[in-house]
Amino acid sequence: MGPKDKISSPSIDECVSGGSMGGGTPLKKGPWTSAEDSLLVDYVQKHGEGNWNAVQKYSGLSRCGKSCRLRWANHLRPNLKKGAFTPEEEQKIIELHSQMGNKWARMAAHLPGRTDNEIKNYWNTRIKRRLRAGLPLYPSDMCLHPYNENQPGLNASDDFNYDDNHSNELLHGNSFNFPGHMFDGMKVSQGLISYASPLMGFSPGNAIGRQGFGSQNYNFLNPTMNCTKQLQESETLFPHVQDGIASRIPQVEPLSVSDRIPLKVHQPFGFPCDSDPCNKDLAPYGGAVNGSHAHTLLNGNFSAPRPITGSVELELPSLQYPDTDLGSWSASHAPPDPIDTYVQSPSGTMSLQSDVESPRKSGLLEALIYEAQMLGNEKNNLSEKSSSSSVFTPCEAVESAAANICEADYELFHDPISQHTAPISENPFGAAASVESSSQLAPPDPSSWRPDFLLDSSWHVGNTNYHSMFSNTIESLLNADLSAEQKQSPVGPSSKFPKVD
DNA sequence: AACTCGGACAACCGCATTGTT
DNA sequence: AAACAATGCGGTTGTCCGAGT
Repeated sequence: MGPKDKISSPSIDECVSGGSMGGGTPLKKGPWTSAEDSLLVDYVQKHGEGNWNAVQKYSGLSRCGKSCRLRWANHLRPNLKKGAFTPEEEQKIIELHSQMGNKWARMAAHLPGRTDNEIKNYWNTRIKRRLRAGLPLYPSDMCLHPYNENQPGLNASDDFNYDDNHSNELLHGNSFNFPGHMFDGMKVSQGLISYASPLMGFSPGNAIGRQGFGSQNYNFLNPTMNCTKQLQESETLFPHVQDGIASRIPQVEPLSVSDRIPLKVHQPFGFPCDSDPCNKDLAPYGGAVNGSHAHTLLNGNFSAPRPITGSVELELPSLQYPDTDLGSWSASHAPPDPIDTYVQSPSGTMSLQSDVESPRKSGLLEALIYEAQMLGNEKNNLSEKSSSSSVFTPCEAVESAAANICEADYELFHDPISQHTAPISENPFGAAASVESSSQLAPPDPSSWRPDFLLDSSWHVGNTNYHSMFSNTIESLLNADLSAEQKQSPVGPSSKFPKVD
């Protein structure tokens, strides 16, 4: 570990400002040695935890207080569990993350002996693994944590706050529950954008998440986040869109709350319709943006739906969950395999790369664009060869795209590693089967169905670059899906899927 | 055997929050 | 109230190691 064994530069090390450089002793960085550990343990035994900046003074350690605290908290303090997470712990992490998002410290509080860093590392690794495999993150039977649409004081830091205040609010009415499997059919399509549920409004702002894949942590949206704030953020990223993005896009008639809450309707996509508590928050912005994917795409964090056991149920904030609650919930809802039995979930709603401010940050957006360009080229070639693609209706296009997604899902379901165990009825390619239930809702204007209605010319709003970018991307993807499907299946999307026994 | 890749892990960094003076 | 320090937190990076090729 030579390279990291270095002496920190006092000028850049924040620890310096913590006062540990008073004596002029350069602070060591990099891995800790056992000798240093001993010194730190001795210090804590003598002086207790805290006052970390005094460690250097009293123990002779050439480490900044911050580093000491971290070392102690993550490695030296007693009662730390070492070793791999148990399946139970993994399950709990998943559950907690579905409720809290990337609140590692809070999650750690629910996992005695585990550190936030451990959990974070585990999660990030898992995210990477699952995304690489195109798998969703959460079990299908998690649905959104209750959300209080009337929470007045949410602010930017209230990503998902379990403050007492909010706890109270959560306990009192206006808490929504979301139907399970509401994200069924959504697909983390190899890093491509997700397709909006046909019944869901899909605003440009939604499509432009805050972090998305830009972060290594794949910070998905937390649906409980104040949607106004989310919208504001997205609008911040798109200043030209500030004059009401929601009003500029085709609107889906908002369902009444009573209509929406218990609804679980599979879309032609296989997306169950969900209620979206964010809608009301978006009202000031010119209209409702329906659909879970609105909030899924809005900001960086992400939470999964939680199981619904009734049309509406009130739930405690996670910190008020007794472990037994979680455990029972887990036992009754979670698939046996904490990791590998996930079916489609909100994670499938891949937020479109959102690093508008620094599009180069992750490179994923570029990759997406590049792929889109390639697909576009391919599309052009294909369109020259086959004129039939031009007769596709928008709905067909969507359906086809969905079918393509589902096809990928089918592959995932047959992934010998993932070993999905979800019932077929929950699988994402219940698209055809879901037509029946989808008929319960009058289909909105097909133009609203189209995920690519982002291409609507009304959404220029001055930002032609991004409009063009997204338009090309989405269009290319959709058309590529069409083309691919046409090549593969002359008889229709659904026929592509082998029967699942 | 050499190489690549991905997972696991440790540690750092920067910012936010909280406490103290 | 303001400034500063201490602490906490989340994101990111770097390294090691084992598996696969």
